Amino acid sequence: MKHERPKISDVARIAGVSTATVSRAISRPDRVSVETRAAVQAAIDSTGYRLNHAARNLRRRRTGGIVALVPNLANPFFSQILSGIASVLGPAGYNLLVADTETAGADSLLDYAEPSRADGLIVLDGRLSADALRGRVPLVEACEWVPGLAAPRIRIDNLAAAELAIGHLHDLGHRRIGHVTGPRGNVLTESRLTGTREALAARHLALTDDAIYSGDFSIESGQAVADTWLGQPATSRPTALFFASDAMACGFIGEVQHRGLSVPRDVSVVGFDDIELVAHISPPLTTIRQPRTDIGRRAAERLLAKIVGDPVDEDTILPVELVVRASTCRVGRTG
Amino acid sequence: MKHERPKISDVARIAGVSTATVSRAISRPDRVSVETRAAVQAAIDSTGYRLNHAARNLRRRRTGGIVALVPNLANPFFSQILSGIASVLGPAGYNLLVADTETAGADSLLDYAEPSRADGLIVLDGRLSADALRGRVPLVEACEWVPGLAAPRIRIDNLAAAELAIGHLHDLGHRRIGHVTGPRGNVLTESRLTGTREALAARHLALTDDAIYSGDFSIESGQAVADTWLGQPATSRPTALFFASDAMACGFIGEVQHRGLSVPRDVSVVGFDDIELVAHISPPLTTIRQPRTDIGRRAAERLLAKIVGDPVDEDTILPVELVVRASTCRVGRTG
DNA sequence: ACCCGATATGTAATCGGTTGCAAGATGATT
DNA sequence: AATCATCTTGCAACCGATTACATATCGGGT
Repeated sequence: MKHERPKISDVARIAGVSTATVSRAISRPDRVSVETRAAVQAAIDSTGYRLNHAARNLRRRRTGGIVALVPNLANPFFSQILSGIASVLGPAGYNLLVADTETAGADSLLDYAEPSRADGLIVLDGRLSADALRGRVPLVEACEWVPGLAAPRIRIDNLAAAELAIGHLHDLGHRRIGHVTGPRGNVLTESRLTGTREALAARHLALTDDAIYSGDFSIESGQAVADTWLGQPATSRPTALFFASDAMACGFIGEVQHRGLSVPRDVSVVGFDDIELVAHISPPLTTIRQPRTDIGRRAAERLLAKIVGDPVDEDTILPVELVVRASTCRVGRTG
Repeated sequence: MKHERPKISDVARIAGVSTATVSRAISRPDRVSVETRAAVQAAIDSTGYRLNHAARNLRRRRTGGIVALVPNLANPFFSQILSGIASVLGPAGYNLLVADTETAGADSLLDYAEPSRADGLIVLDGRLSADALRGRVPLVEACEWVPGLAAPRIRIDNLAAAELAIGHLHDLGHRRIGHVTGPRGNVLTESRLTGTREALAARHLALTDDAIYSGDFSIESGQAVADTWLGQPATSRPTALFFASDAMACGFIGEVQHRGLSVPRDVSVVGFDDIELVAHISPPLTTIRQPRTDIGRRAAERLLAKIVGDPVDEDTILPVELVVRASTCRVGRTG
């Protein structure tokens, strides 16, 4: 019993044909007669042949892999996006490679944007450098985007999201409304902040500096915001807060509850993302739902289309939805 | 200006050396004189040369990729494990390929366990078939494991975890203690159930059928368990529940709170995993902490060691920790 | 002056498929 | 019967690196 991996020439010899024919029988069965095809298949079965992808990729000048650049793999927000991506890539015959832009060095990121490593790139991190990405493999951006980089984008309407959130709070009678931002410099942070400001302005309200709390999307930063907010005079601090992420909203709620206040009685809270868990905490969180799986799926589809050269839309804005639960109520309601 | 990708022979020509020397200058600089090295580097810089991984991989008979087989990518539990894996693989020069065993078909899974696709495999799904995996690429199992498959395993002590949880509840005076399981057939489900049973038996308590609730790790299943539990007579149903996942515990808590009961006053709850959010819900969840990032990291390290042929421990059991928060209290305490 | 080991480099085979080109076979058309 | 399109198949070049082996150079030891 031999332990060498059979190669295509072994199959060819046993089937009594040339390697070219075996190759064709495998990748374009229709170009080969039925008898030959059967003979080749029999030879493949009897030898247990499996083709070598490195060899195929070398010759075909492709890799069969798509890289997703994720800002932080540990963040559950991205796992669902990846899930969407994987659900499209797998059936299409592509591998999904994930790289955490946090742990990977800047130069190794460039390595990923290599035609010999990946056939395409899905960028989920807006902090990357446009110059580094330009002119390399086909790429699409999802969720976040890199300013100045011309590439198809799949994203949500962050301005409309802010409008929904602020509109909801305003409808409930809130007039002192604050906003908790993501990390400085993040494109989502900026657009959500701008959206909030505009939505308030449209209602003749201003977003004053002391009603802007800076966070970084993390639970802990939401907790810290609670501290700041609690330190402000109850008569002038916001009666409602719009958070740029659910995680921060959870951290905030947990902390104010811990300090003996109640949500929404003492403060109304609107989150962002609608991650799975927040429908089940108390109070269930009012939030902006993002179609995460769909974002991933579409990004993958767009990229595949681009790779084969199909014309693709440059910018897709997916709709968001306000999910009203119990973390918001009319201002000043007692009980 | 040419748009052809420069290849190693272009670099060689410009540097005035052979391709063999260029190759050496790149992968084993110490085997080449400093002058030559500098000349090659200059040629690389001037041409913008980047090596072709497919070619290298073909020749070296390796792929530079490690596949992680994840039961469900959308589950945030795994994102942190992946993060740990990525943090080791990246610096070691390996790509992380992730495949969702849910979306990928069974045969495409075998494709991943191919030496021409990946140099190694990290199996996070215990439902896979041992036969399919045996005798293929080097692999390690993490979290879950495939019964009958001989491979290094990185896992936690599920029995000890159950002992901790039950011990804690028993110490608080609970005598009617229930267990909420994961999906049938899952190895974690079985070992946590067994651990619970044994821990109770050690305290002269039995785990009766009506105190075993079957879930599937999901939030919704926890919610459904709440329904079942609420339907049982308050005088005989468990006063404390040990859940096989935090997600289920959250679903349960959310639902019983929604129905007007209070945790822990009406029922004490212990979760499993210590996912990030549960420290910030109310009540903060008492749970079993798993070192997720560490599990991922170790699995990756173990695999890399195995690939280079170092001897590796076959089975590593990482310690778990009981994190006591506010979802548990003395039995019968009012207020 | 000669030999030896260490170091540096080149030659050419090799990894394992894919595919352009050409040739042979087959059947239809005129 | 000659012509031509179509279908199958084989030949052999090619994808772009790596590396075993051979060769050349240099300094030192005797």
